[in-house]
Amino acid sequence: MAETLWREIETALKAEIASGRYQPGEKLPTEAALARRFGVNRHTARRALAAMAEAGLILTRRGSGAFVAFRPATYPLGRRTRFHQGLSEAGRSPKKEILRLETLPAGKREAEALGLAPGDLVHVWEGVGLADGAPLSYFRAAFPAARLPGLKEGLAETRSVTAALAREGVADYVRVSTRLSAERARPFEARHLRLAEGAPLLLSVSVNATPGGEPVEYGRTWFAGDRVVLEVAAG
Amino acid sequence: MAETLWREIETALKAEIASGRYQPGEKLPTEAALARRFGVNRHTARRALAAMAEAGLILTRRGSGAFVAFRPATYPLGRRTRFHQGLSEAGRSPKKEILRLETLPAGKREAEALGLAPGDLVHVWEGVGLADGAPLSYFRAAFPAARLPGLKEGLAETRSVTAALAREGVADYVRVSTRLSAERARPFEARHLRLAEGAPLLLSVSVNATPGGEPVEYGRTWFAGDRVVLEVAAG
DNA sequence: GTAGATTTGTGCGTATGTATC
DNA sequence: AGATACATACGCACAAATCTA
Repeated sequence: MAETLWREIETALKAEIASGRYQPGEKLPTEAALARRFGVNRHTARRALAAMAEAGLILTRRGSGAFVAFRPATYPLGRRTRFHQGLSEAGRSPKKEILRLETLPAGKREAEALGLAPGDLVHVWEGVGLADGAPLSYFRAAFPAARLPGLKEGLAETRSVTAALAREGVADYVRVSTRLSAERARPFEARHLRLAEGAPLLLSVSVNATPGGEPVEYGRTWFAGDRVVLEVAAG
Repeated sequence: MAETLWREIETALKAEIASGRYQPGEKLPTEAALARRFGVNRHTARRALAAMAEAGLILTRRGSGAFVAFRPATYPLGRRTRFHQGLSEAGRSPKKEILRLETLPAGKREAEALGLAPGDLVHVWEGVGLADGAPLSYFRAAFPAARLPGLKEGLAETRSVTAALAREGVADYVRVSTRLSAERARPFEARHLRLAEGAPLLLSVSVNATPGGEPVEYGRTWFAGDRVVLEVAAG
């Protein structure tokens, strides 16, 4: 045989997932069952599952099983993109799940990006962006608290950066800079994005400012690389 | 024990790499030697190496050994960015290694992006972008051959898209669209980028056109996620 | 250039730990 | 509490790629 055993098993299982034999979220057979079915040692079946987990196709939970992961989406990125807006236009139904919302002293990078002194307060907002029930992104945003005293309450009520900023008198804002790189999912992100550890993430670090140039948000977003495509607008 | 054996070994080796005990490009001890040193089975040492390889910290070559990987760089991305230009400004010394340069019928996506009919000819240019000796990107670009008959020779001589297009009468061009996502390195890319299979890549798919809107290049570039940060220009 | 030694990759078998059901 | 299922770890054997004398 040209291929190794575990790769053959991986190929077979991938094909079955692609064919719909196993649906997203569905549990795969146990390692023991797969080993019996393919006539191999359990370790060999495990090797195939490990590769699929590493590729983000499935995720495994100790004591529970291996489950088929979710599917991709696209998401435009430009100077004036908004998360909700972009996904709505792509025909998805976006939601935000808020994990944290509180006022804290700014971190070093946050202070620098927002033009604050060390120790100045920022509103920190963390959460998960979802579409059609599947998590697409994990975000952490910081807003200068002194300039935007009521923003925390606005975010809690509206769950929208645009709406909350409007209440604070910031009628418009634009992306000043965006830096992109690829990272592997750490346990924390993997859990919230329902991905396997090590899955490829697209990290976006951006600064939003008023048209006058006053920074109002420093945000980092980790997108599930398999589920999202960012599009840089033409201009 | 709080941690697993293989994680302890991984932590120890990472610390030694971080401390400079092992330099980038340097070979680590053999699996057998590591197993002896840490008093574990070879498989356990292998598990630690596999995790580090998966994280892109080292890369392994069968029959040869495990080698410490290279480190990051930054690279700006905008409407008018050029690869060479961006890296020069970042204080790096960029180079291109050309792997392929020939004229072929356009692929489906290439034809669509360039506004060609199926079967029309394109110049295909593939290669690796390097800085300071470390590979940063693998690229494949397609140019419409009918519109740019002498481009292939221009690319071979100048090794520069901008210069070769200028010879063909295209004095200026801009990025029309850029789509970004994160992928895992396949064996092919891993080899050319000197990364491990599965390492996170930043995939950029872009179309360049003349100011008049005539598409002149359809390019895909896979950046080593650990070595490159793309920056989306403010305007 | 080649034969042999070295080194990583694959596979099986067994045992035990740990989280989940 | 017991059964189930994934995770870790050891040991042995051989294959495949590489390096070296």
